[in-house]
Amino acid sequence: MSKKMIDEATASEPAAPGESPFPDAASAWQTAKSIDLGDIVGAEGRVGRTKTGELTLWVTRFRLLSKSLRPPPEKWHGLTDVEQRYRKRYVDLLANAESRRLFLLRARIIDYIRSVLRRRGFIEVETPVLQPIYGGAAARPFTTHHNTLDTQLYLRISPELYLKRCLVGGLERVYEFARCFRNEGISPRHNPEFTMLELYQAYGDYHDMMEITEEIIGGAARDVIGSTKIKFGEREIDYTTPWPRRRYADLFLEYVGLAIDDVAAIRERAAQHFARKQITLDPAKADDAVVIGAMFEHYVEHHLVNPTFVIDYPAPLCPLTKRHPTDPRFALRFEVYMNGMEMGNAYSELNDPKIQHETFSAQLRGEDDTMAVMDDDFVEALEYGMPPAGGLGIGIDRLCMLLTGNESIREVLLFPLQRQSPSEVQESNG
RNA sequence: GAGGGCGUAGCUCAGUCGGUAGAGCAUCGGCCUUUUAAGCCGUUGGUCCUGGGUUCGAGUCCCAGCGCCCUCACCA
Repeated sequence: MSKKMIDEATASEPAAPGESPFPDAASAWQTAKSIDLGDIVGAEGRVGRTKTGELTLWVTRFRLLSKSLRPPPEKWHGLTDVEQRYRKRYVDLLANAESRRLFLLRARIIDYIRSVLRRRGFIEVETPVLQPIYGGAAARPFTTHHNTLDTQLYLRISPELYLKRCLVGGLERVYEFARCFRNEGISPRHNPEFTMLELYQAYGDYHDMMEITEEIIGGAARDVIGSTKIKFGEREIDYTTPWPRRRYADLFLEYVGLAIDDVAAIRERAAQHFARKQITLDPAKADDAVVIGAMFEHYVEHHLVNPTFVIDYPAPLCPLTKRHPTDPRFALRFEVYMNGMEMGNAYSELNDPKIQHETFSAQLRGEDDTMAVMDDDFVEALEYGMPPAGGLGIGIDRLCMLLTGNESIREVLLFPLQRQSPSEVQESNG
């Protein structure tokens, strides 16, 4: 009955058996027998050993603190049904020590990141989740409505444009663990709501962001998980820093086999390959950069298993990024990939209001969603003068997946979104 | 959204060729009196995901729906 307490009790000096709070043995056992598995009890007594040598608690005072009305899952197998583990996470946590350990690790990873940023002089801020204009990423938003203001609002797809407003205001090193919402498909790597760390450093650039990325992720592997080599599925990923910096165009040439400026050949190749796959993009109707981006995603990304910085993206794909000073076809942006998955995204931030106004106005053909939704107030903010800055975003859920070896994002979310079960539908309609 | 797999007791799972719904653990009742999931004996427990169909007869076969998982697409 009190196994849990005994497990967690700190062993002290052994006590002699035989001390009892109960008038007689019969009433003691009667009380003990009324306790069910799952009840929470408080007990005091001496830690000791039984005659067979097992650690035990010789109880002198005993009280029922909470009654369990439902039987817990079987002790040996625990709760293994995936759907039940997600829907009834409290039962999963109760029954499976591994599940509790995982969320403890997640908390430690986040603590670790905060400690890195605190050491570097960043302050944590909170910016709006409800936004009148959504931006900072290319995704479909959730739409909602405020009754009193009678206005349409969006759940943020990114905190970027607000964090940069903080830079304008002189908060020179800011970060936010931003819950973001994207009205897109659900997959083992995508949940409609997810947590993104975004940070901005005035007078920094994307090279500084690479250093911070290495410190955050490489350091979390080393200090929280305890190793810079971590298994993920069949693979082992090596987080030892520094990580390679590879130019986008070079990787494109290496894995697609075509020079990035050979647009005619790329379009021909894209037409062949996308026709056979179930890809919605029609290369004939898309801008060059969109076709190149799609080819990169399908032919390069999955090769990037160990942490790799992909640097210098085609400029049209980067409406919020500074152009390369010597070659304006490219932007000072990197994405960091691990296990073929995008884990982070960073720029030397565009701070020229005129260029920002232009990139907001330019609509790329072939993209379902655009990063470039005109935000006049943001442009006005830039007109006050935003310091040159490096900005970085890291997908916290995905980072937790990789560091803890979980292949589904739902495993690292306490309460992943599930469709309403039939009983829930009945209740909410009734 | 498309394709594939799965759904049986509170939990973990069997269920043959279509022929009375099963086990272990949990519950409950005894016995025992200190266990590293599980002491012994006994007992209870079912919308076989839902709804149709085929059949003398469906957990099993067929159709539709719901939910979960995987792959693909949008996306990070």
